[in-house]
Amino acid sequence: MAAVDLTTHPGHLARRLQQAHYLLWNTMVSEEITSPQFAVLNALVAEPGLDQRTVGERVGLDRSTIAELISRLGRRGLLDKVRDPQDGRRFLLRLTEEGERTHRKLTVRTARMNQVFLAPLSAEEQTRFLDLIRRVADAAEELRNPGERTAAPA
Amino acid sequence: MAAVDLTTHPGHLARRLQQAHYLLWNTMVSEEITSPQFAVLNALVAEPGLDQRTVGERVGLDRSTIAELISRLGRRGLLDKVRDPQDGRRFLLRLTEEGERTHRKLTVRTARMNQVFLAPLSAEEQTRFLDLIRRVADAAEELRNPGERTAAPA
DNA sequence: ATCGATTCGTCGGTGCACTGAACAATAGTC
DNA sequence: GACTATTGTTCAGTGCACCGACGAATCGAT
Repeated sequence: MAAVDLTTHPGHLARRLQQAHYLLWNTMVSEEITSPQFAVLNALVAEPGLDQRTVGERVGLDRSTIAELISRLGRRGLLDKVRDPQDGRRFLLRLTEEGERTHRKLTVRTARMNQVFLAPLSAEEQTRFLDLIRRVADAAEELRNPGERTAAPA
Repeated sequence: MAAVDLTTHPGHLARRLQQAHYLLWNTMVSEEITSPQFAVLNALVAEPGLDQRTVGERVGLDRSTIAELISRLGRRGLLDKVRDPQDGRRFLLRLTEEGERTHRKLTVRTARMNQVFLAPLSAEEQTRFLDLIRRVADAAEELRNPGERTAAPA
């Protein structure tokens, strides 16, 4: 008695959603490159030469996590890490040729996977779905870091 | 160029959503007990005496993950693990007094947290939101395990 | 120019999550 | 009753994700 119905708990559903996505990614996109790794590659395609901290901010990962992730990508030769001559604290990150090639390849597959993933919803529902997740995630993020911007320095 | 907008990728949003939830849980519910741990406690309140594998099925965790989680809960004295005399392969799991107390306490806090988490959405949107996540997650799960049931043995 | 505060990265520790392999107990078959 | 297959648990390995603490570099004040 007093047990709760977890299917009404957004947190539980969020975890299951992410798991489902993880599995689908593994089969349809890549077994080598994970979704967060792709996010980092993507951030560096958009803005080459970012430092680790900023990349983390762009994709939503903290310093520790991004550090490991970057070192993995570096080990696989997908990006280069150079000390900033202007500011010796940072490392400037830049994709290698292979990093860019990998990003291009995965971009295509990712698009296909997203279609499959969202297939159970109608086109309208898909738009709604993304909008709702975005709003909830953004709002919760706002609770922690009041007045932060993902882009646009204001 | 050729960079993708991650805010249109359900997988990326799912990860951010889960992170946001994780943080909120930590501040509003518990720093000791995590959301997956609560899910396990809840499953055992609903059905005392389950074995590990079945608990994992109920909450959506694989064997390895559930094993570690169970051992953590056991170490903290929240559940007991007894070999099944009928089938020496299984361990039967059952909450301790303290496990039940913890579950009761967290149930209240979890409900409050869910309200805060979903606050940016209207009541209608909240229902819709949960429904959409459920459908996507279930469908993706179905792709991996065709014809499984979360409850009801048919 | 030196002292103090901030900032970037790293390290150690905890926990979730998956895979694949090993192991033990049971169940089914002959 | 022995042999194989299946099932429940564990173990090793990889990766994501957080926190708190630390060292190194920079910036700001005086």
